[in-house]
Amino acid sequence: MVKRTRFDGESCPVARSVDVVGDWWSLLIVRDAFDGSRRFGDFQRSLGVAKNILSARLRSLVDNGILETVPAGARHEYVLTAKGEALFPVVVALRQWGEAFAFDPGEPHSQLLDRRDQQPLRPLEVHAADGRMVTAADTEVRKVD
Amino acid sequence: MVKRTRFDGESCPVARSVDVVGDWWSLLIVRDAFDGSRRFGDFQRSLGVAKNILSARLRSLVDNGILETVPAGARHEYVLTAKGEALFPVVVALRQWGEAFAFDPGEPHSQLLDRRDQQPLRPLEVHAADGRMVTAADTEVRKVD
DNA sequence: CTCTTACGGTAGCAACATGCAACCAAACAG
DNA sequence: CTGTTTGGTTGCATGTTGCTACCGTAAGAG
Repeated sequence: MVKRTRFDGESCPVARSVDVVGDWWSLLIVRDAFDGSRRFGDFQRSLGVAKNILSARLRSLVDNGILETVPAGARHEYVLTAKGEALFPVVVALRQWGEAFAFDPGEPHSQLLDRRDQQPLRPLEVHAADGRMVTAADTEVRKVD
Repeated sequence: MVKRTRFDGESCPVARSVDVVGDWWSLLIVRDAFDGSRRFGDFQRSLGVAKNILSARLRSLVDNGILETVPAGARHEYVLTAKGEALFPVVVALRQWGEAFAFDPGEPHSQLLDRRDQQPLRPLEVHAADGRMVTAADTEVRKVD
């Protein structure tokens, strides 16, 4: 048996998160959900993903409590749970990193705007408990036994 | 030809980011790099990943400018570039989400601490350009043609 | 100088995951 | 009743992952 390595027993929260949303499609599905997609067809058109893959990913996201199905007329829709909504900073972080490093200068890309003033968001900052801004070098991991 | 779908031509920065670091191992390698791993063996012991996989992932991260190899004695080491360091908010976001949603209450997990006061970091917040805190519902994506 | 060990990989499979296309049932549309 | 859209499932070919074995180099042990 050579199944994909799972990280759901790891003590590192990053590993557990990656275990759930670390595949190619899940975070893009969540992104589309933030952007208003609710129906199977919405996701499929937006992503261009094969239907069996989408089906499996939606099921996995529902199983993991990130999406839930709600009845909508005769069909049902997929909507973010609180757990799914909480992925917003993850998606924003990926978006801002992509904007900064994955496009050539001047290359057009979609933007995430504040509805109120139609301006891009402020870049994410990591702060210590006392409010100081910190970089990776200012932090350390305390491992747990 | 049924290769893995690539997102490197997408106009969405999230998709481009996922294209680079959206597999199971890459972000964990980056996490370990933040945590001080530099040698092939460091990563291998920490992750328990097969050597061929690690080799391929390190090569991919180097190709994508996230890690670079620097000579160190007879061998070389892998260190984060500026582009790699910029993934810090992504890793922090995943970590905080994992802490909040991927552990049972009371279940122990590793923690990321500020070196200065040994306290956990403040949860990430998404802010608009004017400093207002925003949620997903306060934002919208402007697509580009 | 020779033997052993650790390091940093590569090579060869077997099993699993992905992607395409075909198919199918339930709702609508007419 | 018939055609079309929606929301999937199933089969199959290929790609990717993971395990294990192997290999070349360098550093110590004797």
